[in-house]
Amino acid sequence: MIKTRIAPSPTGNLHIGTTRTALFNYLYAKNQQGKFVIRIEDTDIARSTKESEQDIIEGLEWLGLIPDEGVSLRGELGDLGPYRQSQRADTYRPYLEQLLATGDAYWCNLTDSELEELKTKAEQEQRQFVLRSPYREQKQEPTPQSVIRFKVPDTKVIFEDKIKGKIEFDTSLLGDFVIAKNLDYPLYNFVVVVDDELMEITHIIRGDDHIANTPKQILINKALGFKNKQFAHLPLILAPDKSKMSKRFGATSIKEYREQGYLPEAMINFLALLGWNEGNDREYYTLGEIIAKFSLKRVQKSGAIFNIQKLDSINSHYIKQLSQEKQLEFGREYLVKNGFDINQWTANQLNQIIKLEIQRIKKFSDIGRELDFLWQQPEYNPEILAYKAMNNPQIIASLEWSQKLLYNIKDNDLENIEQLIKTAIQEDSQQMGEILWPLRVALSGKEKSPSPFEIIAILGKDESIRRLQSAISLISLDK
RNA sequence: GGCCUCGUCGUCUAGUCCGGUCUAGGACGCCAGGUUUUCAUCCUGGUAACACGGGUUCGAAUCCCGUCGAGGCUACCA
Repeated sequence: MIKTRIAPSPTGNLHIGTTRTALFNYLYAKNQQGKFVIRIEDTDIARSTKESEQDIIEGLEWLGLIPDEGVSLRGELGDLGPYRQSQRADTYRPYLEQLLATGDAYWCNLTDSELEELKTKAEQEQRQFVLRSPYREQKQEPTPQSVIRFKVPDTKVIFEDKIKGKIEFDTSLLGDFVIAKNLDYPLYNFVVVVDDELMEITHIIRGDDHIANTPKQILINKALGFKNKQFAHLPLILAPDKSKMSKRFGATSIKEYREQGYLPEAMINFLALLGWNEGNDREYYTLGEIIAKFSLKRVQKSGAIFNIQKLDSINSHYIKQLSQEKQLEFGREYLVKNGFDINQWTANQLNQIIKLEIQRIKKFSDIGRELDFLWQQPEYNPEILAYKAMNNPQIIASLEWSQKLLYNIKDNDLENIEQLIKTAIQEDSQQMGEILWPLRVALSGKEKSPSPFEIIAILGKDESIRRLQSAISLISLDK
């Protein structure tokens, strides 16, 4: 049974990079009919917070990345827990003692200044500094300052990365590293190995930035007599300047994207295609479809720049795919978030407004941005009322024509307003542009706006006529 | 500095393993045109890349060597 895991440390909101790693772990596990585990790596008590943990699991589940085991919104799942490292302190100690007993690890009493001395000496002798502590061969009583170091053997660590291929390290370049501050305070590289074994993780899929940790973990894993693990290192997601994604880039947390009205299906689709593809030109996939097609062999080796325009494009695609009920639900939610008082509109008007916006927004937080004219009588330069070379008398005639037409329609004709107006234009041998442009501008006060039909349907007959009247007065004054 | 990884349009990528079908394909962006009263949507077209230098070969984006470039790691963080 294949088992993968995502092991975030709760020191901030769910990051886009962590999310992508989680996604690929999830995809691989599900594709292989295996299990996906969420483990919280909160050994660094000073920096870990409960809020971050909550944000991380909420974000992951929002995207549909629901764990088979580990920390979830419904509590802990699975019987190999606890799945928070802070609650596993007792678990690690025996393994630490084991390594101490076999001599694969040792208490090191080197002080900071002694360590510095060794480094300086190496520098003076112009050789690469690799720590081989003088305490590595002695068994001794720990002092309060001593730490537990791993005794790195002289060997070559070779592993077959499922994405990058064969990777080789010479451990003579690797210093004896600290695996625990003391028996009760083990550190990352050590706890990861123990947890992965105990939780029966078979495949470790993580970011590129962990490649350098891999030989350390393989060494510990071997010293402990654990089963071999498979590794796969994902390329990093980069900011537009090819650096690591940071706050400088803009939104790096999933929460921010969620709040801006990006859809989970769009995020999943986008993130999956950032570094993976099926081998053809297909662009749109549901989570289930990606699972079915996923393979680590088709994961890219090089880093990918996070391109927000592509995300926007995918998101607008999914917004249009949404059921009408969902569109209305999100539309209402975000209109309120954007500060609009939606109670001033009837349900029907609201639906019209949202329908109108669905075609133009990239994300729901864009909704209503250009719709200020619906809420108030627009102020505008009357010159823009002219379609092409129309003069003022022509404009007034056009507006009056429209006004007269509106007077004569019934309220329940509003739904067919486009048809009604277009037919009237034809029957009366009017020009489309000469009627529609002034009409639209009179209603919206803008050179660019939705169609007059849509605006009339929202504003209603009376308000539309009123705005036409005010446009006529404006032109008359203009003379 | 050392170690590791990577290098196809501006960006995400197909093609690289098994050299010819690649005058390098798709998508996003951008530009132009069409539909439309305008904007948006939609449709059509265009723009633009094999990092560089050697070698192997009849033939190289694809194989080999080197150079250059980019990123990661180099903690008693994870």
